[in-house]
Amino acid sequence: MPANARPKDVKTILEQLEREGYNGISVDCVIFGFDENELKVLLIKSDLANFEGKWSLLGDLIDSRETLDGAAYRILRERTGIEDLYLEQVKAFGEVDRHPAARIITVAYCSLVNVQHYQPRTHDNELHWHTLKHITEMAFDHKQILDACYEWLQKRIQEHPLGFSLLPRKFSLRELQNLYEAILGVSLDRRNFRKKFFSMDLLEDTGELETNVPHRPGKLYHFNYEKYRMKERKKWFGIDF
Amino acid sequence: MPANARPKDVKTILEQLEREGYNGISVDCVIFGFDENELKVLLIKSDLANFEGKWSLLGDLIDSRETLDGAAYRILRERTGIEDLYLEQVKAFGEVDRHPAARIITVAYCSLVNVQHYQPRTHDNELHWHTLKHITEMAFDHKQILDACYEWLQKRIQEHPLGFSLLPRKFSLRELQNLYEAILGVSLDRRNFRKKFFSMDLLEDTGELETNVPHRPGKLYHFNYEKYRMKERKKWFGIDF
DNA sequence: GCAAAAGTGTTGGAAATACACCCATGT
DNA sequence: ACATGGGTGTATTTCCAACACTTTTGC
Repeated sequence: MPANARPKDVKTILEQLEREGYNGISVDCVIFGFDENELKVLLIKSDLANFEGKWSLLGDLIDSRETLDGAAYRILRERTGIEDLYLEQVKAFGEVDRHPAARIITVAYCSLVNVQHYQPRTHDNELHWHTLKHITEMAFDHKQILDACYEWLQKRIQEHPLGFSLLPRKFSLRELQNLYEAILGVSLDRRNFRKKFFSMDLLEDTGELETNVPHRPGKLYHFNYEKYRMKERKKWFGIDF
Repeated sequence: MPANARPKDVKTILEQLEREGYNGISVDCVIFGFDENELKVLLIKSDLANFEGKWSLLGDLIDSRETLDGAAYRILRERTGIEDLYLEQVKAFGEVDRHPAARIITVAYCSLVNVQHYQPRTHDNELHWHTLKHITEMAFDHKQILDACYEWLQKRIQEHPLGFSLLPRKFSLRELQNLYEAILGVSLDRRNFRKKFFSMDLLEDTGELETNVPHRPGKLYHFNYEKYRMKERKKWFGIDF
């Protein structure tokens, strides 16, 4: 066993931080929305000279007195005013040169919002909903972070009921299916899709119908989170790779 | 939109780091092993006065010139000498008071090693393989980190072929099943288990047999990672929660 | 020859897939 | 009346779960 195996004591830690320099830590939020049957991401124009004109995720350095989750919520609140949303940590990114200002490690969070709840002014060219599949280049390593969060979302949405955060509280099954098709990039059989969701027994018929559609209006449902929590039995067991 | 919505420029970032203090960043490794049909974790005795006698994960502050992944590999190398292992990032932990010395955020990594490759001396009371289910209390928030990594492992092992890293290169199906049973905490039907693995067509018969067993010896297999990579077709699509 | 684990197939039920027609509404 | 998407059922296939006996080896 090498010599330096034991954990460091407080003094050693502080000395090392003093000597070798601290690292900066930031949180970056990938904010997904769903509109016009497309998956969108909320991006902000970068100020940094290195990335002039490029778009970046919403992020900020964390304060020493807030938790990581706390910082993520703060960023969303400060920049969009949105309070009620789904938010989850995805991954930390720590390439040495990922930020031009300093060595800054970032923790990526994924959040899902209903675009109705936050619409930047149309003339606001700093903060904007971008169609995911049109995004090619971004500031920093943000494209890489975005890709990781998108993959995370694709997987996650098949195993947990996140998708509803992207829809209005009342939605038609068509809207729900469009959402899944947009996120997964596949097309699904309508009858089997309905069967699947109805068999879960988590959608509640609101008794209302779509309005202003040029065809037979669909029923509107809402997702019963309460019932879901009750049911959240582990679904052991299935090795499959 | 609030006033401070735009991303900060380099100068502002450096000023903020200067003014509010940097944060420390560490990496902690949860090193799982498998021995005597039990899942084990490699822990080290904590030096810190606050946690005297408690056990902790293997971790260290990261250096400003290494990546997160790099730091994780370094820690494993420095403390155990193990080079060849499975390692993956699990989650960042950022409670404000999680470390008594300073505000230190940590990124947890999960790694899987074959215990044959690293056996601390029996009289070494600083570094030790602990049976997972006997661990109750730990230093820092390490119990919480360990729990998160264990849950991650349970899920991950059902979807990806990690388990083999915990076994000798050549193993019997019984060993493999014991491993899954230990990690998942369930007991499995032997015939279905075999069928499952053989149908994946990723195990190769080495032609060898177990030795020194007081019963009919089983065949030894090894896992063909190469074949797995080839096959790694996406298995779309299954909404299920 | 006995103890102990290896090895092996079949069957029934559940879930996933594929697929086509009638219905309600707006224009 | 017609265009558009809403709503529904069935047959087929695939996957999973349950289950018992014979074989090989060490002692």
